Amino acid sequence: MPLEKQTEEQIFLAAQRVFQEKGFAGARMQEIADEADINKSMLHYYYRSKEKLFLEVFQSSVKKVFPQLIAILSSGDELEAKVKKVVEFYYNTFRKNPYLPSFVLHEMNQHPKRFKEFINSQNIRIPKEFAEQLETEIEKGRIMPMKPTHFLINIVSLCLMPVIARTLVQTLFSLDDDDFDAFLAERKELIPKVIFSGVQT
Amino acid sequence: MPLEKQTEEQIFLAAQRVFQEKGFAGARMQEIADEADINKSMLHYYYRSKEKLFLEVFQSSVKKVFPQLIAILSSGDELEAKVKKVVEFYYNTFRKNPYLPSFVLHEMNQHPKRFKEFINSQNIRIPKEFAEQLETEIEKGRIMPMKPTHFLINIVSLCLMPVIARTLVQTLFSLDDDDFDAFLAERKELIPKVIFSGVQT
DNA sequence: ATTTTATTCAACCAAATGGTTGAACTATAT
DNA sequence: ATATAGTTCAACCATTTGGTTGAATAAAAT
Repeated sequence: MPLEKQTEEQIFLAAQRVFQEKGFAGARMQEIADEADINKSMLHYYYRSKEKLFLEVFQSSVKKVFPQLIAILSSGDELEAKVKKVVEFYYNTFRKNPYLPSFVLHEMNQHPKRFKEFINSQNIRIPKEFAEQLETEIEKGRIMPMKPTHFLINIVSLCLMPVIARTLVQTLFSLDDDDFDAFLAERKELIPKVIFSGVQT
Repeated sequence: MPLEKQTEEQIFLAAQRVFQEKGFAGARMQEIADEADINKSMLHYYYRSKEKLFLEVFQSSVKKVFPQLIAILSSGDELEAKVKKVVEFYYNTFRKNPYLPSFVLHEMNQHPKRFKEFINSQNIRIPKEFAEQLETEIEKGRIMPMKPTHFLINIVSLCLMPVIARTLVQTLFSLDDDDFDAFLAERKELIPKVIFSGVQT
């Protein structure tokens, strides 16, 4: 087993934990080194600077979320199946990485241009079949008329917000960690129903 | 006109801008001083430390959002009117303070305990009449059955998420600033409809 | 008018922080 | 075995950053 890869990955995982929790500005190279259980200068040996290490973590975080979302939207599934898969995917991903969405959103807002360039470089785009599929469902009366942008943002909002605002939700509703897990699980069932609750007549 | 108040407020407003945009860790006392157009030591003269200045800004930001939300939920209005008022309130507030929600969520997650204590000290609680009101609407079949917690989180999610994820929305959907404003305005009409779109039969 | 208090700021300080260096050590190739 | 390349780390460095000081100035109180 190659030792160097082990160390490099150890560093990367530690950096991921620290950056995702504290953000770029709040993270300390020393803390990452401690978390990785190595000397601080190793960070610079494998990743030349804080900036570079951060970028790898950030871009990997973005790649964990968007390509999968696009893949689901691009598949041949029915719209309802897609929505269910998106909800399921977010639920699974963020139960394991609770800081991920908050982290990406925060850092994205710190450097919008950099983010835009990265997204474009990765060819991340909403598939246009998705819009057509939605149009069909609207005609069938299963969804109230709205632009695809709104439809997508609605789904993502309902999934992400509780995770991002976890502290708030737990505070306002007096939920301990188990309660919160249950709360998220309930939403997994609820969100598709809200999205497909039919039109108002 | 008292000069001291002017300077103090100047500092506070500058701190608000810088902290809301960069967060506590990313904010620099020098930048706040520059933004307030005063010497750096004035910051410490009026607010003893970065921490103290930050706390004032953070707590004031929280107070800008929650009491008003609670007030709307506690009023004697119909449920639908309440929802419309919440949507309207968020729309107006965050059009003027686009970094506010992101800021509060980020810092809240950095210090959950501190946040909980503050919320409790402010007696911020979801009024219980709200739950009863929702129960009535569910019985009338205007809303699908769900716990009040989910109902509230749904509304807040649909309102806040686009603001928090502004960069993402603009990137994915190629919206310039005017397009984005229009997008938010559309949501002001859309969100109450989505919330009250009736039950699936 | 004079003392006292509040306000402002340039210069300074100590600690934290990202980053470097050079020597020691290990593994691999020849 | 020896040379080469890769890996590790303690000690060090330069800069940034939050914070202090003391003197100057303005305002208020006596």
